[in-house]
Amino acid sequence: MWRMPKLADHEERRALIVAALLRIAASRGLHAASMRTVAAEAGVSVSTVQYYFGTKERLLFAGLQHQAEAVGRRIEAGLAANPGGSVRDSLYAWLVQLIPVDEQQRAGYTVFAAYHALALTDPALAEQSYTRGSAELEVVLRALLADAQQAGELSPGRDVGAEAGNLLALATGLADSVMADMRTPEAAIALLDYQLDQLFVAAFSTSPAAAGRR
Amino acid sequence: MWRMPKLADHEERRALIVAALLRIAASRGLHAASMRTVAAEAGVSVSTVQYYFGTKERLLFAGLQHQAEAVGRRIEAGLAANPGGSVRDSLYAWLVQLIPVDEQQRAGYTVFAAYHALALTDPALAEQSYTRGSAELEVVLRALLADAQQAGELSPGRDVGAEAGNLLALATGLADSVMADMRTPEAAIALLDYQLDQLFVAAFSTSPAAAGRR
DNA sequence: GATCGTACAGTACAGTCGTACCATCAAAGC
DNA sequence: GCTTTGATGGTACGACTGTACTGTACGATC
Repeated sequence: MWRMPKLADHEERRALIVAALLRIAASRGLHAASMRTVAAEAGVSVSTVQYYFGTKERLLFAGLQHQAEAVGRRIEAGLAANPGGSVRDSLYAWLVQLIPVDEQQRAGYTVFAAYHALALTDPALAEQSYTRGSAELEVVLRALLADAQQAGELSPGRDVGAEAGNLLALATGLADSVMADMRTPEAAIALLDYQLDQLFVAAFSTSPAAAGRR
Repeated sequence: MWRMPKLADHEERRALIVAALLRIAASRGLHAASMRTVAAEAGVSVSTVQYYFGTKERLLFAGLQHQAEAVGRRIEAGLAANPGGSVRDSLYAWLVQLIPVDEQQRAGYTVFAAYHALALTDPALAEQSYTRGSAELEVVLRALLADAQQAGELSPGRDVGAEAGNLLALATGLADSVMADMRTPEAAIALLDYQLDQLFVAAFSTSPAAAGRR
């Protein structure tokens, strides 16, 4: 079996179409994303979308995967941007990535909410969804908190497992409130900061960056 | 202008149809709720649905209103069921209502998530949605916490405004995690309880009920 | 008892949906 | 140069969508 003639970059074409799908889902809703509207948005024909994804279900699936990977990359970038800081700063950098601060992140969250709602009644989509991703996040969070506790940075009497779960749930809930225009992203981040203050002892002296944030 | 001949109870007929809509939305998704499927589920003709709601948009709107009122009643009932308890117990009774513990509450949350996702791209729906409702919840929460602080029940150095916002966001996030099957309702409630323990001083002695819960 | 408006059922229509099918054009391999 | 195959456009089909329209029982009013 020899090499297939490579006339088009499949990866690139698929990315082009998925990007069009996500643009439509973010602006007009996932229900407005039909084969025809996605094809038009991507500037290709419906047949091309069919060619690269076969069925609409697989297209939607690819869109969800793309979205999940984007969120994962964002979290990693947030962590990497703050390599030498304290545990508290790492946590802060982490959790802040979950709050939608600009229009792009809002768009991502909109798409995510649509998939989330869909997954609640579609078993096939629920399998994939973000359940596993969020569970992994919590494990990493717990490890970070355990480190901090061993270093004596945490307030006394704290359960790292419970705190990890609550921090993640808090960030999720705050992100929701920002999406619902209940508060500004800045207000949500301030609340996150406040909660971390309660969790860490002597938070005001950990780093100049943390102090400047308040 | 005299009385209209009242052959059918409009309120009852509308409730019948809305209930059918919500059943479909909870089991098969809001996207599966068409004029025809709703009519069939309600056991009436499409014309009847048209007669009582005119357009599908108004039907969906009525469904959202019904859902919002149901949540409001649930919260009120949770508060009323615990009249003589401490502030902490009231808070607990309050927030626990936001966690979906049975299949009915799960169904309600599923419908809510679908509307929530829809509202993010539909300005007309966003107007209504739960933004205002949640904001009201937060105001009541803050008042409760302010009472507790004046009575010296809160841990020192707490900002009641921030705590109110964070408690509501935490409950929302925990509810989400339960819906995503990340944890059981009982685990979510335990986390809520843990957070209240951190917030209130000497939580172990406030009431036998609070102690028994742990 | 004639009339009128309510409360439905049935149906028709224009549009959109996902998908299957066919044609075509260009590039790769012989 | 011919054949093969990847990549794409165009189109057609059956199902479904929301809604408008028509018909028609039945209870209330006169």
